[in-house]
Amino acid sequence: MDGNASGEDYENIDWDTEDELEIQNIAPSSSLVTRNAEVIVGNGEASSSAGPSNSNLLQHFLGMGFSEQLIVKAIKENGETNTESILESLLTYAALEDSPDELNPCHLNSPQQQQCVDNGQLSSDYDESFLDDLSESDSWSGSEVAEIASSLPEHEKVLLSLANMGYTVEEASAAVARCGPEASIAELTDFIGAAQMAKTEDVFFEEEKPKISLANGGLKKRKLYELEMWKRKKRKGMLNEEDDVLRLPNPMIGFGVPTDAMVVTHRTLPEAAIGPPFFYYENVALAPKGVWDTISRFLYDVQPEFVDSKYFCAAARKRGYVHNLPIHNRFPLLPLPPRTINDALPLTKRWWPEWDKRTKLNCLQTVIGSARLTDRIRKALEKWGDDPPLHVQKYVIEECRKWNLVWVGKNKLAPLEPDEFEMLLGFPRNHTRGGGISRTDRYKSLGNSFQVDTVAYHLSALKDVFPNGINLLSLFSGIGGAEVALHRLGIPLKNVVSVEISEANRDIVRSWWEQTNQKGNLIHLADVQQLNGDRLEQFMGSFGGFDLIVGGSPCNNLAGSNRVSRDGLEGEQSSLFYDYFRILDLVKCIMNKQQ
DNA sequence: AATACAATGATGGGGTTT
DNA sequence: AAACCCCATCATTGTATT
Repeated sequence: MDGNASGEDYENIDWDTEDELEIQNIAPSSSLVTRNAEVIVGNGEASSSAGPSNSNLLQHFLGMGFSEQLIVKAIKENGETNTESILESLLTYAALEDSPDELNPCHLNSPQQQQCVDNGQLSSDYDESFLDDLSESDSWSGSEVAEIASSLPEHEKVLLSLANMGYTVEEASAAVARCGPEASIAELTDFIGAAQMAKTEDVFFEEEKPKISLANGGLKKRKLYELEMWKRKKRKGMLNEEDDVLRLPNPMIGFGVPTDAMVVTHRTLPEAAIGPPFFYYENVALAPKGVWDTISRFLYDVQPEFVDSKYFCAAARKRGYVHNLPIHNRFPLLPLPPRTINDALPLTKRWWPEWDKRTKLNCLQTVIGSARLTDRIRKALEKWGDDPPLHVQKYVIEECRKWNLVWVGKNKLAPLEPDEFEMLLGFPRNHTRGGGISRTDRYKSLGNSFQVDTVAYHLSALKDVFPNGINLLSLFSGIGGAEVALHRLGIPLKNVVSVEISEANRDIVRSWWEQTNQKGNLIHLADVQQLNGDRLEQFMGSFGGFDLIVGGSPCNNLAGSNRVSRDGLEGEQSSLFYDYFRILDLVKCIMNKQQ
């Protein structure tokens, strides 16, 4: 396995854990069904013969825009009592069965944007809020939520509830205005549903606003998030120990890493997930609870592959990858990059004190440690000789880990340089240098990027499949981690449609494209939200479909370092995930049609 | 020299898992 | 309890433009 001599690499590896089983061959999307297996059997008969006794329930889901047929099916499967499971099933049906040919290029987290063949409407991920709303007002009387909710005026509570169900504040406000302030949630959703079905939104709502913009409501996002947290807790308590939430594997090696025997060589993908096209989605592994469940549910119930790039290079990078790629015949890029700090940054060895036991760097982020910090540390160390006392050592090590500092002189620590970022992440030297990009922007772009060796290892399975090269749709391309990975794998890039909002990043990729003498075509677009079915069909018509769709959507609102707006998947930037899904689903449909 | 804007520097918490 | 984290904001400094 690990050919490297330094034994410290194994420190965190728990070889005989059983966790690794969790991410693998578990039958996909079984949780919804198996969890309520007994309910299905028990209630199925009664429901099918007599229909739902609770017509209120039916009405309610109708009001949300789901078709009667689907609702009955969902109630059959889940029983009448478990409204949450019903909604979950409805969402799943909608996500899997919709023909989204004519989905608008806007966010799917708002039911307004859903156009389904059967009039079904997707709601957002906020299934738990629905339960609260059905069980009416006393759900607000919990002592915990009281502090949060009590600070809100009554009408804002209602707006918040609706927002949590995926409606925009505009929709919610319009509904309240029409139905009156005393209207129940059910009435309001009925109104909105009717408005949507009539497709006369514009009469009621000025213009489609894809995001749940709480600015208008005067609510702080912070409160929304706290409320979410509380509800999740509450749900856990109510349904006692739901263990269908994804858990992170340990060790985080996915289906295997080059230095390790492949733990799994085969998996069964859900039917709906199978290509063409192949797809590859990436985001941070340590997202708020429930985020990966949602991502997985949207991406055809494919279980994420969680991998830490510390098994590929000298820096940690814990990421989840949802993809439908083959997982046999993987191979790494050569030469294998250095996998310890020592090997990656040999000049630091001379100054590395024996009491700093680190062999791997932590995750390379978008910002670096300050000069003042390293100055403080130097002064603290200079007071002592070669052997500082334990409490000083502890302080220094703590700051080193927090800021990824390395030793560059006696008592002298420093953050990594941008070119060291490039090297550790597997990019060619000076990939992000020059051409008008600032130093801080380099850090930002690199910190947001793929680790090339890791991604290349996963994509390597495609080399045999596409010996003549591929057509690539690259969303949220950034500095082109996927493109670089494919190029280094020797997979020719025929046509690349690359969507990236940052001009600086587009410049970097274009410059790389020219410097590496690419033979194919590079088409750059700026905004995923502008990429609609017409554009896609145009591209796909000209070169015959995409072979691979890669993308890592923004993690701003998921990342742990964000202390201000860690709002989850519905956050301002991170909700662009739904555009990844939208575009992927569009491409799938178009390709099916063309066959 | 005054101004506008871009780049940099410093600071600050908490959710989650082990 | 400890460790970790593709960060946002604002004050300050640097640079270009008038």
